[in-house]
Amino acid sequence: MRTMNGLSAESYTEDQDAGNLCSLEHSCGFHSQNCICAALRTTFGIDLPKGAHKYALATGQELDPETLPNSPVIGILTGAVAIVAHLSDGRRTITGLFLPGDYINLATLQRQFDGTITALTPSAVQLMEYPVFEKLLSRSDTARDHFIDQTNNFLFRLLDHSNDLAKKTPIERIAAFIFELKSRMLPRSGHQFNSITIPFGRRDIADYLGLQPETVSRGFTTLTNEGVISLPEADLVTIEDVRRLRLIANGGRPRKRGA
Amino acid sequence: MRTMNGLSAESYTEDQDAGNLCSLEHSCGFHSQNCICAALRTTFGIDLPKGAHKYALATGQELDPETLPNSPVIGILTGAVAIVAHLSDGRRTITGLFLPGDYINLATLQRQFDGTITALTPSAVQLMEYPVFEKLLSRSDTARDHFIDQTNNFLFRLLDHSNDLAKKTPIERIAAFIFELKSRMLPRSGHQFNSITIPFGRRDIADYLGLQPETVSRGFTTLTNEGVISLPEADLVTIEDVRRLRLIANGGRPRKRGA
DNA sequence: CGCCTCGTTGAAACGCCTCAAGCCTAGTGG
DNA sequence: CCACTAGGCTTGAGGCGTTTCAACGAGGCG
Repeated sequence: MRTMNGLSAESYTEDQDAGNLCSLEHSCGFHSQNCICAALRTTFGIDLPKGAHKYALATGQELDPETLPNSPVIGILTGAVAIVAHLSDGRRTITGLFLPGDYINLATLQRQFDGTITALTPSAVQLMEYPVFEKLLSRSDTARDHFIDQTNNFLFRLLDHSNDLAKKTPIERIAAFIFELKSRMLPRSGHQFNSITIPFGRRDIADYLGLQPETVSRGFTTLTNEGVISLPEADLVTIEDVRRLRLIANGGRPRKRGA
Repeated sequence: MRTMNGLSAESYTEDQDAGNLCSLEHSCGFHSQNCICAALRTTFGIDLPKGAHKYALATGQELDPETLPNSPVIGILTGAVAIVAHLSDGRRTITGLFLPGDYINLATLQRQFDGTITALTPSAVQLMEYPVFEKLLSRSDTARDHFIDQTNNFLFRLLDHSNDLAKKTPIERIAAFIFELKSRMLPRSGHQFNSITIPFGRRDIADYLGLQPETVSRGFTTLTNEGVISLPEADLVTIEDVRRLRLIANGGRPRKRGA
């Protein structure tokens, strides 16, 4: 079995992601139609070149960027992958949250980036070493456009997230987080249209929203007590009042009533 | 005089930015060698096509993205441009800070983005309507690579910024902000190597760091009292102890001494 | 059954925000 | 030239809220 960095390339099989995937004919796991995977196959044929492999990641498993070969581009196929940063005294932050269809482009980074790539849930990723990826971009216009668009959309999501972190109260952040998940996660079959499954725990939510786990918990109970959401399970959110939740997410719960 | 959105295209002249620019032969204002401007000229010749114009922005002047034509890509030439978001009760956030060499890509945004593009200082921008930009990317490999790299580097800077906003204390954020400016701003002639000019005021710093202006002011005075920096002017920071400032920026000043 | 992790709830404290006032510079008009 | 105003920066004092510390219950697993 081929291994790299303790990852087993063969451990990932297509049918593992049948549960939470879109129904595209190519089961690469990406949302959009013009995904890199499709271009990969049309460009290189069915047999992917060396330097392009799928890997399965267990929850908590890390990809140390320094040990990855040839500055790869990582495409998220299934699950949830985060860039986790640690401060000296133990503070933990999820600086980036990557869901299926997102890319982590480690190529041509002008500076070392601090943080580790960590799977928050069992995940599958597509690694493409930089030479392969560059060849792909130059050969396929659709792949290039798709990649630029996807990167740009992720960038603007980060801007929104900065807005959340900078000036929103904990409850507002949680409300915004619910909407973010709602828009980014594929709806799971068997779920109601206004139900969202949170794929990770309170601690990860807290580290993503810049809060403490206790504060996240309190926020959820507050929203529940007010009838805006309901929590059948700790990781299952049902939006009961979309309008009010939207208002809260957009700043409807300031810190003080103010003058 | 051609005008658009109240902007005057002719009001910008090359010599206006002679003071704070790199010494590249093409005075487009960008940092890197393989900039879009150079590719613009080699691709389209000296006469830029319609849909590619320079504009000068006064401090506080806004570019409403909805009124901009053809989903342009905006290249920052000089100054400092921000994406500013407002919450319903007046809270203001600078979600993105764009300095010379950065791009704001409004093309193919899948969602409306909330916020206005605002000049924090007198600035100059290069607008490229999307058709022009796409033609440029498909014709010039260097322009394409440069744009992807620049976007990706900006994305990772945003990740670092999220780390700042999420879990750092005010003083740590200010320290990190000083380093960010130091690395992103071109050194001004006549300044010492460890002096940084902050191109905007306390309020903008606060809205960028998710703080209140008073807290920013207090942070600067604390760092000054401890001898880590000195502040000859309110907008001129001199780093006196790089090592200690670096420690602080990386989490050396937790909220509590902890167990 | 014991152990560990996770989520929730409670109580207290520290810290940032809020409100307020004073100082300084810059711009304006007399 | 100076009085006057306006806006930005700084400093002070107090309150509210998130953090911190702590305990409890539920679920998973050896």
